[in-house]
Amino acid sequence: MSPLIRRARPSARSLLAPPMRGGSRSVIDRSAAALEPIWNVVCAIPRGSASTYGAVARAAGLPGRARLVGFALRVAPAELNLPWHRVVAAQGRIAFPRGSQHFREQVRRLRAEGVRVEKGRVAAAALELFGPP
DNA sequence: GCCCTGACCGCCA
DNA sequence: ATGGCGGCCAGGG
Repeated sequence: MSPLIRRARPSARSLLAPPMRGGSRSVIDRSAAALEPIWNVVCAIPRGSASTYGAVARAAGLPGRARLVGFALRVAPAELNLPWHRVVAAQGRIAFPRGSQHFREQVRRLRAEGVRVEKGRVAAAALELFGPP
């Protein structure tokens, strides 16, 4: 088991990695190999900037798999304290529905770090794309 | 195994 | 700007 996963709080581990009996394993155990590089890239997005699902996927060595990045963020143990708010959709668009709780929280956090958010988008200048495709 | 649903993306009408 | 579509591919029913 990797350090990242080992750090997860017991409650989260029981949720995502219930005791396996007879072969069935949790999401995390099964796909940690693909998820961890993603989590690491997300951790590397500097404060005051943001990146996109697609760019994170590329930087994690998984080009074309932006959806997997969304999945990785969704199942990430809260204990990892990932800066998930720094990940936005293409063109700097906030991926959550306008007005949703998640949407507001993401905007709040980004602004708290000095990122300008207008009309549900972060300025292109604030995007850290890890090098063009 | 099949089908639907995604914290997605780029292309095209 | 906006909506549809195919491509992507995990989970979950």
